[in-house]
Amino acid sequence: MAANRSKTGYVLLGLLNEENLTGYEIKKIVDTRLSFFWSESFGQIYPELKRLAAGGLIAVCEEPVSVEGKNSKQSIKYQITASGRYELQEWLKTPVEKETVRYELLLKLYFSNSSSSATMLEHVREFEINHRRQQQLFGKFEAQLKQNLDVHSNHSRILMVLSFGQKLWESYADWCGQTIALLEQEIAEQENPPNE
Amino acid sequence: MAANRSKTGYVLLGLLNEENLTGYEIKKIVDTRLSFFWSESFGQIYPELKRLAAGGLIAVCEEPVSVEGKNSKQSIKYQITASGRYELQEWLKTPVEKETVRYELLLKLYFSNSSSSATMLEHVREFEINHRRQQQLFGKFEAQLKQNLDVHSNHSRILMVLSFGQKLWESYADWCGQTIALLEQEIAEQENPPNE
DNA sequence: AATTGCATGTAAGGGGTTACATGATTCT
DNA sequence: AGAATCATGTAACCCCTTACATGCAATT
Repeated sequence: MAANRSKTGYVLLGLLNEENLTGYEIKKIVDTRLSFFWSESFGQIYPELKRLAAGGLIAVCEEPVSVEGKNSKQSIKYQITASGRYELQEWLKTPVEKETVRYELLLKLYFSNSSSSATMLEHVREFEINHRRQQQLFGKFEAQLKQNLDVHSNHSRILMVLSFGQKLWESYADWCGQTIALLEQEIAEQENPPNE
Repeated sequence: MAANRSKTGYVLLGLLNEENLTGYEIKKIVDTRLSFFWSESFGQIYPELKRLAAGGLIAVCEEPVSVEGKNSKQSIKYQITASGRYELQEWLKTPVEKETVRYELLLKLYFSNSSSSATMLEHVREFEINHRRQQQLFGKFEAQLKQNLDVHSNHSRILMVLSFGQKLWESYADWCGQTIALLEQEIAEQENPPNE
């Protein structure tokens, strides 16, 4: 696992460090609470769970799995082991690799010209809608988290991460508003050319 | 190319739409002007150039390549064709796919707890330094661009893209300052526990 | 003459998504 | 009983980076 550059294993360890979970539950958590800065697919999660179990970093929970009357036999809950916790802590110390983001929207904007103002306006509006929706979703989560701060042991860290998202979304909204105005102006001038 | 989901081809078309370039020059441009929102490697650029040429979307420049006395034989300049321009314009119209960003820093923060405040502080500081450097680099580019707005045909669009970067970096700086303060406070309290 | 940088290219291999297959459980 | 959802898993396939190989050009 040390030679591997994939971070999937650490995501699983990180989540299992808080509570015992099945692969399915992990996927759900990633798709909600981590979705704005991370993603994992089933095709990564399930094989990685097996790999971690084979390496002794996690183990299958043998306790009665039928919690709350559902998922009697099929679900496989995993729990983190001592060496798993150790590996996780070691990884936290390693330097963060430079992130490589890719904004297709910016690519299109960069390559476009005044002949496609209307199309770009649509793209930016779509971008604005998507991120506003995401921001509102997390706004609820944040409010809920602030009410019961003792549920998650590391609530202060989660708030830091959420704060990152909020600042990001604010700047998105800011930029969208500004850019939409510019594009609308371009379109207006094209329809009604200023006399020169 | 239509069935392909890679955007490398469009990046090449987009850049060649402004000026004739070699693969090496394309790489340099991506690594500087597009670096904060896109990346491409030689392993993608060169094969894709051949594919585009085979598909008739770009063509090898047959003119005397020896520009400014250097790169006489080896360099292969490409130029975009009419159908290449058409393909590019068609792509600009297609909806932007949802971007998937991955911030390893946030992952580590999310999984950390108060026992690793010092490590996280380091990570955030590193993040701050990297992005401040990038911001300053693009600040120069922006100033330079605003002085001669007629060099690039689509300068207004480039300014929009740069503005996105600036807003992003501002929010990074904002968040870093705030988060560093919180982490320093945590550390101080650990060294000097408040009486309860 | 040798080193450094420019320039093009390829092969290997890992990372990751997508699609599909399968079965259990719950709901209507 | 049938449909929807939960849950696990696999195989194919693409995207992309990395490492290497090669040769030309310019510099010392």
